[in-house]
Amino acid sequence: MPDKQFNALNYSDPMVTRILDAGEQCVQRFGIRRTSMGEVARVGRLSRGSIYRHFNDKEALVEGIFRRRQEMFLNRTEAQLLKEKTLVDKLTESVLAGRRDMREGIFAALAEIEPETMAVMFLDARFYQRSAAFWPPHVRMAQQAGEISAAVNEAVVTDLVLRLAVSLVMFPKMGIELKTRRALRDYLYHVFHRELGVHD
Amino acid sequence: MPDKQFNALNYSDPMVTRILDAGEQCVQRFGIRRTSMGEVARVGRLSRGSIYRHFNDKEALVEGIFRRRQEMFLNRTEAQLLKEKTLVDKLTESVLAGRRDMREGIFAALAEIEPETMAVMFLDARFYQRSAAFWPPHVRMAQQAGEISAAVNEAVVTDLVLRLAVSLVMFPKMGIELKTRRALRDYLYHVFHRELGVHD
DNA sequence: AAATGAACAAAAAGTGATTATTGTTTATTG
DNA sequence: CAATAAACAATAATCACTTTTTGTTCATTT
Repeated sequence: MPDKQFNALNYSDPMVTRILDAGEQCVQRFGIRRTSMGEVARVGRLSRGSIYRHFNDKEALVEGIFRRRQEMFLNRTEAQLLKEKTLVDKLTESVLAGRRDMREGIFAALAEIEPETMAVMFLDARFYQRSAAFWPPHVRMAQQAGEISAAVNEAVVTDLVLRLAVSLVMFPKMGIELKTRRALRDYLYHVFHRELGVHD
Repeated sequence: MPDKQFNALNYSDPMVTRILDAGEQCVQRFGIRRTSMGEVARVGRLSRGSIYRHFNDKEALVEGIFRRRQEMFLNRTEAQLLKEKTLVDKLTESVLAGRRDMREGIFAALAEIEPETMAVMFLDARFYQRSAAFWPPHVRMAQQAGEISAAVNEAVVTDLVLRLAVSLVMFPKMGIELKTRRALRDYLYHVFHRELGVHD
């Protein structure tokens, strides 16, 4: 069997994308539980054996489907963020984009069909850690632009941004209601640009 | 039937606490699914009818069990926080206490037996909103003590504190590893007491 | 080389009859 | 009164059984 390294998805291989396309279509329509490898093969007009050549098992296929979705989300968001000038604006738009993704497509469908599956996935830190590499460049840019203090620890800001993004997508309301773009931006501006505590 | 107002748990009624005690014992041992009202009655040495007098249905009983646990947690934490001087220290200890609660008792047991149930519960914003009333007094204290700027919006700080608490309990590692008390405190100090962004 | 299709045992999911549990009611007890 | 115990239909869980699916192998095809 070909030595597959951990989770390396080769999107340039047309067979891989065909499998992922078919798989995503099935999962979105019927949910993970009700999707069989045979069904995926049938929808993708390929053999069951081919799927198993590229994905060790059903779990790997499902993970591949979500991994690709997430990467597509990050790429799409990355493009959108180029238009935003400040870190606060970038974070605002990311949260709005994240919420949009949760309302439509495969996430919304699964949340309706198999809420437990979605819940377990969203509580898995690995799901978010994949996007940990996304923010540091933007944090650095903000520091170079003088928006974020250059003295502050980049890793800390990155972690904070990631935590806020996740929290704000999952919970539009926690202490206060942060549903509109306006409320969201004001909140984030407050957190990043108002002196919260007294300095040393 | 007695006019039960929404979710008002009367802990001074010994029958209520007996039901909750028995219920919690059962849920911790067997999980929610495998716990029957008859079993709770047997463990608590009372009649099934008595349970239904105090709780509309099984769901209400389960919610009551977790509500009481949460209130006990908040009371216990509140007492502990009186010893802490700063908001950062309070938040640090709250997170550590929260993580402890997740590792032992009914939460740890359920996470093992019925992870989907736990996941769904933890993704319900209502679960956290109950503790929204917990933080404002501490935020105000910190403002009066000069730790947090008096100019800053109290509701925003409360929301931020709540989001950070939830996020840090759920995900000890997101961007960076925040597992030790030391790392946690340094991180929170950074967030609250280092100038993140440039002010207006 | 990679994809296919068929074959296979082991595991998982579906099925339908049986049993247990739920939520409600009612008469009885302390 | 509040708690109890028994009775009840409706719902949900369980069990033994059948069918499907999984993951693997291998000879054949493209």
